Amino acid sequence: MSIELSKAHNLAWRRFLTAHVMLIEKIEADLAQAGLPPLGWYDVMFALSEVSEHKLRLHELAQAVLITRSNLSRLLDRLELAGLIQREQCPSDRRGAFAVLTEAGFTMLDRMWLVYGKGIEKYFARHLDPTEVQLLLGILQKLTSSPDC
Amino acid sequence: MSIELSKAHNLAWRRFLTAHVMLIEKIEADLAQAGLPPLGWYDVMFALSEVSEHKLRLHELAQAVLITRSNLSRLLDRLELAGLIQREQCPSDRRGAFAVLTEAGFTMLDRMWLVYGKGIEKYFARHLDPTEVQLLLGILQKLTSSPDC
DNA sequence: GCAAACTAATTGCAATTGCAATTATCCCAT
DNA sequence: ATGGGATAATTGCAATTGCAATTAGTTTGC
Repeated sequence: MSIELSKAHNLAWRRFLTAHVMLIEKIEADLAQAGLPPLGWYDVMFALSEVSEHKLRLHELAQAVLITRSNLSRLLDRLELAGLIQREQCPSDRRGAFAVLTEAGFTMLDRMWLVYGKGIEKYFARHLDPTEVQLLLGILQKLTSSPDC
Repeated sequence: MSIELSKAHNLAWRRFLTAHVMLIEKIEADLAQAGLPPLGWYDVMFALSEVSEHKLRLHELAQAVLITRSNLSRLLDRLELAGLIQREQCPSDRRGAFAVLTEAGFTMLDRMWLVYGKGIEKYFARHLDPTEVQLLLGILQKLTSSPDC
């Protein structure tokens, strides 16, 4: 019994990985196809768009989008070069900086969402009925909030 | 109603991405901690271990592990350098090559599984009861097998 | 039998990532 | 007030990825 259970768990894990690469691949392809930036850019801009003032300290932003500080540093370089965010020096801590979403950033976020949202719908949401979503939400919640070992 | 549903779907998508980075990060950390190679190596060796003769044409292998041919080419370079696989020329098609898992490859696969399997258990399996796994399996099956649009 | 189109794998090169310093500033205990 | 240890962000550099071009060999149609 527990052996069979274990097999099901392993299969689920395998499919989880497979689903991830397949879905990401398709969505990235749609974005590239539309001449839009990759998902990483969306995540940063989205995180900023959600908070008041549309600005975040870099270390908070790094936590929010789950990338390392050094990678965020350079990702922001690219976004800034593209005019989508701006760095702003922090008044209370001279080491610190904010990333601020610009007007152009908002516009890009909207343009990307047109494609991204459609992708989520096509490749993901469409296949899940309400019961399934609720259960999935619960499962993923548990997985992401466990203190682990 | 359909608006609320959509919110749940979007949240589920977001959590799906979050869960993926968090779990992968932890498992990779465990492997690195144990002085073992990254997950990508495991995937290749595992795919080979599953088939008869433990060999696969490179394009089949690329499909199995869902990476591009060029990236597989170089991933195999590293594995071959480490003695974990060997390239073998295909008799029936002189362009083609097989990747073959070596003895050392099998050993490494086992060593990695000790850590990897434990990670799957700790970070994933442990949190899912039998009902949840079954439902998750079904969901992921649908997501990965849809012909899409 | 042979040119055109196709497929297998690799390579070149630029972009991105990962990890270990580095730099600048802040906080705290003495 | 001040020196030691933390924290914020960036930088350097090597490893990995992504994409386009290349090389080599195979198949198809005429």
